[in-house]
Amino acid sequence: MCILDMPAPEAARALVGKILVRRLPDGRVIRARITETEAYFGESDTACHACHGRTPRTQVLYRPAGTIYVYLCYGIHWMLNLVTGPEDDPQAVLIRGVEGASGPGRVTKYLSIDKSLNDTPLGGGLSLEDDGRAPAQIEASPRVGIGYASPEDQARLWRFTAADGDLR
DNA sequence: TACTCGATCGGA
DNA sequence: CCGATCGAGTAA
Repeated sequence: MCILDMPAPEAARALVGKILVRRLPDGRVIRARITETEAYFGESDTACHACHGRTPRTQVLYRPAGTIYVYLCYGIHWMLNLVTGPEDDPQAVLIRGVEGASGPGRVTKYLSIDKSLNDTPLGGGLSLEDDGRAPAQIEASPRVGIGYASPEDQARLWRFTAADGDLR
């Protein structure tokens, strides 16, 4: 799981092109290549949920790399994140898109992910796979939907995007 | 206990 | 452009 041992911005870039493997309780398996991610980088990042420290909700972010963080947004959409970096250092990568589903809310709908995976480790119902292929081009841009963050944090290029099927 | 707002999406 | 929909966080 060394890919998640990196600082979130590096892990977010490295995760684009990797494959999420979802194993449903009924035995079905869904595979989806990641096309878009965002990094949330510790308590000093005013866009990160952990910017106000440990709370019952954010404690998951303080767990070891490879822990799954799922939360409900706008009362409707589940957001899937993978915790990165050292334990007790709250960093995570938001999965914003996979091939076949563009947008964080659509990703979790596509993969049947809800809060039941929150605070569990990768390797069970959800795991990562690397088939050795990588996107030919990855674009970095500002993160979306974080108008509450400081101007400096809003400007960071911590969103990483690849086009569907752009592989070498 | 009241109130506010959100790492979004789909429809008007 | 607006409404959906609900839990975390904050204030009281």
